[in-house]
Amino acid sequence: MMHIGTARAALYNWLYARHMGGKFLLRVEDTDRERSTPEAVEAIFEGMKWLGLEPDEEPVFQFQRADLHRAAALELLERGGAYKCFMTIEELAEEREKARAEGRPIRSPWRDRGPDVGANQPFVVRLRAPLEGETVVDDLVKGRVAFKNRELDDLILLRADGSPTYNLAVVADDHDMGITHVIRGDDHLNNTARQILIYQGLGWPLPAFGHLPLIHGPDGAKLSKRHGAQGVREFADMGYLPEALRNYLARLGWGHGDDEIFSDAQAVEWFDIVDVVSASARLDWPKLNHVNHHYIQLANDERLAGLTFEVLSSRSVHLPADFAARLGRTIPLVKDGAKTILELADLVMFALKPRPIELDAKARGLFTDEVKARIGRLAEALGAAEVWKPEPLLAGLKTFAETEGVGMGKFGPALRAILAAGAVAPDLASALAALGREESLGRIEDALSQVQ
RNA sequence: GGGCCCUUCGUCUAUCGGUUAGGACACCAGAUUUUCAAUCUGGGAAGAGGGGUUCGACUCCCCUAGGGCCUACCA
Repeated sequence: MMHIGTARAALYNWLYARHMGGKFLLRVEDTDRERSTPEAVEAIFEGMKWLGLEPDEEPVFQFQRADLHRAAALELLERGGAYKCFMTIEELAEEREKARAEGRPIRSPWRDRGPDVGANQPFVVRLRAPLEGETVVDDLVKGRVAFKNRELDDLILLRADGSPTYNLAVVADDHDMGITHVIRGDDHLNNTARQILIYQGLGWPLPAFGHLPLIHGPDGAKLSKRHGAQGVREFADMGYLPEALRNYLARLGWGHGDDEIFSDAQAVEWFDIVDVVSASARLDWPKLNHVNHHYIQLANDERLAGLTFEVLSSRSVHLPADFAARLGRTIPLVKDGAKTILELADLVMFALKPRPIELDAKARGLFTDEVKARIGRLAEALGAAEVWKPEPLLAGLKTFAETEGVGMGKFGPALRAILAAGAVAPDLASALAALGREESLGRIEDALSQVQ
């Protein structure tokens, strides 16, 4: 799954790279062989592709570079910036408990012993963090953040089996890949101080860092499943458009004056990492809906038809043979009421109902003798309509009401029940236009035959 | 426990020492009306608390409170 916070971090990286005329690179940090399954990796690629954030170069897989990471650790060992720690798992657990009780980072007793002590036992390679002074992260988002070195622990670089850990791998890869800007979630801010120590120990130049605040759920708590969605895939399934999510995400934690709706080009032009808000933001569904509504209005109708078709298929809705034509006629007339593609699918249902349509008890109740007669006369009037389009149809309905000497309330509800066929329908003129002359008159016929 | 980050309307944000603290979403009211939306008009709504610095603080500093992150041989 690609978390929405990850998606926003990717978006900001993408925007910044474009803004600066640089490159947007993707690296899959798959050093945890248990968690990094092919499916998980594929989900990342899919999420990025759907969001429209494809990297400028082939993705790099961290695990494949393990030898290089190991070499970096050995180099650091040689330079004295790291040491072999022979603590057993049990000893470590004990030390961890003690350290926590004393409110200090873990200190390995092997830190200051000779390099070959215990040479025949398994060992990990630990960073030798300095005990004095401080390490400063000049963060593009948070500003200057200082850590006392004595608060930084000797993190493990190489596990007992010789495999590199994340913190080592990230530094080595960022260096090798020529990464100039590391823009990531602020859950890494603490790691960064320790990573800087690795850069320094190896004599490598530091990239610029920018730590983005996390995205929380509407209640302020960490975003989780109970908030509705946390992965980009889920947003897609909920009927959000990628361009809408890009706009919303860009705006969540960053702003450019009063601009709310903007194009990718504008975002690229305006975006600067130093303008990113340093506080965490809450996901707000109503606002996302609003932005999505906007982009649905802008979207090409054929594309909307395709997306709507996917939703209808996933719902196993039985579709008439001419569904494509029906969707094509209906979508432009109802999309102004849709905040998501899921809603669009709901709004389009009335036009897909097969004939003969069936009136339920409530609908039948609308048909008094008077209304029956009036609907009959309406069918005649409609049959004579010259142009079957929303505006003239609306005019025709009004003229009919005048001719009858009544308000539209005297036949509107009944006509609505007929055209909607048990689903939700738009305004009557649009509903008639979407259904077409033949279908509309046919449904009226179906209805009248049921209430005789 | 320790380290670090954060704190302007309900939410996202603007402000970068001097504003009637602006906008958007949401909300409320009205208009429209054949349902529900959409749309249009109007309205209410904010600087966590306490100290400083300053002629003047939302803005700078300190403390408190409240959130969050890290504290793995996870990433």
